Amino acid sequence: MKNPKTSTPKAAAPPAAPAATGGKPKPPRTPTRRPTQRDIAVATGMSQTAVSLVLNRVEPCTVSEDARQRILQAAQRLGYVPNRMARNLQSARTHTLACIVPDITNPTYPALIRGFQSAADAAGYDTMIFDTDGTPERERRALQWLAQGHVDGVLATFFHVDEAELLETVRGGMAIVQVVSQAYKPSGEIDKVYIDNAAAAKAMTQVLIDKGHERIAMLSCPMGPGAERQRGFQAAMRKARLSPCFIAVDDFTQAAGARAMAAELAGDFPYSAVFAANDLLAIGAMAALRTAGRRIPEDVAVAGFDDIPAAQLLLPALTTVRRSEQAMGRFAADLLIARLDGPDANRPGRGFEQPFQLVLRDSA
Amino acid sequence: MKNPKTSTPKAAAPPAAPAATGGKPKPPRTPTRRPTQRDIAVATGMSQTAVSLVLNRVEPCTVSEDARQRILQAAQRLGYVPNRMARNLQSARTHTLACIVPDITNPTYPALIRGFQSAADAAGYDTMIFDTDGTPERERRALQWLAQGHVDGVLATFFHVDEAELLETVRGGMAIVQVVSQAYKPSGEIDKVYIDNAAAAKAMTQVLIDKGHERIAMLSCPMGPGAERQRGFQAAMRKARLSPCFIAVDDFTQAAGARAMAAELAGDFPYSAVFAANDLLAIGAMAALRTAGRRIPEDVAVAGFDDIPAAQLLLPALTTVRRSEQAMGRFAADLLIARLDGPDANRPGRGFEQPFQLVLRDSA
DNA sequence: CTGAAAGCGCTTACAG
DNA sequence: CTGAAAGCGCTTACAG
Repeated sequence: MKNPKTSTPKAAAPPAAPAATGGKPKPPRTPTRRPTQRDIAVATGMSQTAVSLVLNRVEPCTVSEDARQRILQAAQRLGYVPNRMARNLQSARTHTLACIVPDITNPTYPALIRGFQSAADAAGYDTMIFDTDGTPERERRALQWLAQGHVDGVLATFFHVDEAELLETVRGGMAIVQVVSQAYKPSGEIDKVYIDNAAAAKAMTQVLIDKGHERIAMLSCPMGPGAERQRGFQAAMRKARLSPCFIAVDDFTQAAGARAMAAELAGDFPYSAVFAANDLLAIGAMAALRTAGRRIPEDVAVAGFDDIPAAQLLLPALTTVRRSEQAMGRFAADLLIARLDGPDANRPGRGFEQPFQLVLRDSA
Repeated sequence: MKNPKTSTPKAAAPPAAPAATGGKPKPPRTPTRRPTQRDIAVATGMSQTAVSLVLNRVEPCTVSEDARQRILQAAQRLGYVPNRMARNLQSARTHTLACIVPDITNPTYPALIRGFQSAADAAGYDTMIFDTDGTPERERRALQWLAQGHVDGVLATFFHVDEAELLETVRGGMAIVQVVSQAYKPSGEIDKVYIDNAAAAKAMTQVLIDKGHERIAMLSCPMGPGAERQRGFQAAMRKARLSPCFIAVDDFTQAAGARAMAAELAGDFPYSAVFAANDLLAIGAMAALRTAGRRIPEDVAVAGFDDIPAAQLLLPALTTVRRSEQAMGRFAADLLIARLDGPDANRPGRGFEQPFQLVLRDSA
């Protein structure tokens, strides 16, 4: 929270700075080398090959039952855990998927990640989460990171990196699904999941127009899905012969929304409705409106986009666009897994449109 | 959101089920083998050793300037990116840290992760995030995962796994920092970061008592930090000669809070104040109270714990306990990095207490 | 049924 | 200044 004005914090703070307590210099943790297959081989008198075969349950099992048991017991006794780095190097597979998102503190992404991770888990894949901050620099770091071979597949939501750059950097057999903002033409290279952001924004704008609003401003940023949402807004406004206005923000956060709205409210503010490009912006806008003494929705109606959990908790509850991020995450993970584990049945380059719904509450 | 009662969703859903568009069967993506150091060696006529030396900028550089340039150019031209798996295997270092949390959709954890990741990034470490769901099964999966050597260090928030089990599973040189709920006695093995949950809960309870409340219920679950918070609540109540009552929940989510409160409200509900063990529970409780027609705070006061972003957006805004999760994440990451990169100057087993503050708003 | 051997791509002594 | 060699821990043909 960067908006202390609306809160009434009262410090009752105990120990201020973190201070160490205790810490008698014990001997360092047993630097016991992790047992390897070789250790098990030595312990059982079998070859390391046999150990590998048994531990990986290679079918048909060509190792005698007696030997199998001895090996399994030794593995148990020594606390053997396979070294994934070695396995990864050898097999050129990491059994790990990545989920690249712009901002983990925007509640819409944890939902996506949850869905992704649950499907990945079920298929035996670990999940790595990479937060790009929505900046070009960090998106390119994510790209570099992908190129290093940490994962077998990735679900990526980029604001700045495009398909060409993605393909150029991540050569080789990585499975990719991209979250995009509109129905791209099939590229033959990368699977896409998306909702029709322009259509959703257009529909929401139409709702505002139908309620009689004529001076509507969109609070937005042309990054990421913002561009398409602006397009939809413009289309609806033009169709109704109204002039679309924009209040620019530099980020999709609550703070950015509050800042931009406060600046706008300081001047002449002719709008009867504000359509924010996402819920965090809408929440920031609502805070600024309230600070400026405007009633919602009587003086100014507000609509958002995403339906994050907080949207329905606000007073007035926020009118917004819902999509099922969790389902989308699960869907994308399943797509990746099918490509990696499947009989290569599916070819990339497809587009998968996901549904959205308008959620009409009290703020508009 | 699992609480459709308070919302007014209205479907305007376009294409229902995800349907594939396009996808002409192009030739599969160039399965170009990623170039290796060996490829660069062959291309330049140098040895693979020399390539490794140059690319890793080993000081002092024992390779002639001319050779260096040729190697660097070839690397550039071929698009060489080091294979991290190979490097990891060889060096037994992954340059990756893990952040294990119970629930990424609880906004308090993304804040922790953000702080952690920013510090890790700055030091050149990647971050893996593991969501345990707060269940014993998935916490043990996290443990297994740690044992496989994916990371050099970890910040772990466990509800069920204790220090002994952690140490037993994760042998060898992994750096560990645990988020715990109270000042453990220094163990000589694992660094701990914590706030004094009991003191915080006691202070918040005292605030409620000072406001004249006598029948106060704590909405809680004895898992994780819940136990300590209950302890603090009990201490304050006992000290005031009031009897502490509990409303049990099975999870730290909004849905669980709403469910438990609704059940309680269906019967005789003698409480004038509810202290929820975290903000999500408090938000759920507020929804249930509102549904039951109780005014907040006039009929029932509500207090929470965490100060998640939504807390100050509610009406009435939520009285709660704030801690700086972001600072804590950053602090923990720095601790790990110091242990991994540092001159081994610090010994584990220390405890680092973090501050908290009471944030008094309108809900109590 | 079993083991010796090659190799995944890299780092790091070590010998010229 | 440079390269041959060993080895990280594993998987997987291949030969007995």
